[in-house]
Amino acid sequence: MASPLAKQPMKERILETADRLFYLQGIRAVGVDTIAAEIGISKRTLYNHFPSKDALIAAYLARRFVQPRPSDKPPVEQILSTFDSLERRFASKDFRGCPFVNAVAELGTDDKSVKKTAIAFKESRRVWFRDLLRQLKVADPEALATQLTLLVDGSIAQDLVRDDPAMARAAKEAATVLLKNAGVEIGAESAAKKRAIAK
Amino acid sequence: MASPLAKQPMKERILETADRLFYLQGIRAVGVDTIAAEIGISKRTLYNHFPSKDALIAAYLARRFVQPRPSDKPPVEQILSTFDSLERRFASKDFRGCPFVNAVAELGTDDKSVKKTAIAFKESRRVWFRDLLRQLKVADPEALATQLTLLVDGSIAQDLVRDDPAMARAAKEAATVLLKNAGVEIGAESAAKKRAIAK
DNA sequence: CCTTGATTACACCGATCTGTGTAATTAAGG
DNA sequence: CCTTAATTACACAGATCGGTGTAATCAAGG
Repeated sequence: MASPLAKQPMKERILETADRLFYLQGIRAVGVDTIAAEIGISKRTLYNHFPSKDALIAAYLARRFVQPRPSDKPPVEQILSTFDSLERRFASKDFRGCPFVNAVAELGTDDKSVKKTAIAFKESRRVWFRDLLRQLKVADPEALATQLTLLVDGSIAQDLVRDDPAMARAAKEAATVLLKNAGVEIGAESAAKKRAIAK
Repeated sequence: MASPLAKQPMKERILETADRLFYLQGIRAVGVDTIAAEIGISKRTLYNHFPSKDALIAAYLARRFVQPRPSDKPPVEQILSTFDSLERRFASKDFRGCPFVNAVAELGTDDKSVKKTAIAFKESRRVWFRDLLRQLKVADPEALATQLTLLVDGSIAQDLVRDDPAMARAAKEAATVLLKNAGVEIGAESAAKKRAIAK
């Protein structure tokens, strides 16, 4: 299999493989036998590291819960570049929507720990937007942050079914309108690009 | 069970039950035995009406594919009232997101007929917005229609995980900003309400 | 009354699912 | 060399899955 993975501790190897299969094929669609076989280990080893599939699912979602790296770029650029990186991810054939939304859709009413994690993730994204908007001194950062998350999740859902990265650009254009409407100054080009042109 | 259902033809009874269970619990989470048991019929009868579970899934999604009723209300009201009805649906405890998005998330790479249906549904919604926007003579109805679908799907995804009908109101506010930005006249109150106030 | 078609109960198939029990094998460290 | 811990192969349990075969039952219509 993948040789660079062989060196990592077993638990991480299991998590990586579970992540890939769960995300690409769905949680219910992937059995523990499949995961073990994909790594080339025995099912017993997998269960020595995770007491149950539910624990593996929880670890999978916890691993997906990463915070955006702090950036020193201007807040408005950070906000808008969100949609650029979204567009890049949409262009990958391995993009299959938001793992948290998918997990809630799949596991539904059953698992409420999954739902709690999903809620925490969505809220963390909203807060990230809100804090940047506060720096921009907009009138209602809470409301605008929520609206931006709608554009993010909307473009993700639309791309999931349509496989169309242009959904990210559409979201970015809408976000630009919302920001301008809130009094945020936005250059037609990025500040860096403007500087380059000015030369 | 439900007595009013008993009178309907068997095929419709099966479809109704499958719809409810598939939507609320997930397609993979519901077996054909469960559906038959819920109706109180034998599994044989179910398979006399649908050759396979896949056929039942296809019929389930086809049944969910309904067009919005034509309305004589002003286009701008039709567009904005979309978010009001969305908010009403969010308030129901039986709301579990968009069945098409959920189906794609669940069945993923496997079933491409499901994906085709989901794409057709999303596109029909976008076209519905676009045609109304054309009547409003906005500059770029295609782009704005796409942006409105992002707000719709974004609020649906957010409500799915957060159970917060306010997501629909946030989407409506964002939609209002986008419409105004496109030069559409929007009263603070609806036309009907304004008339009532004018009295 | 008799025929016809739908529905029933029920057993069964092979596959797959999560999870366990067990004894042998392997590799590392003192 | 010996101990210890991890991993292995493998069988198996009990449940559930989608789907089928069959013969009996039931209701409606001619």
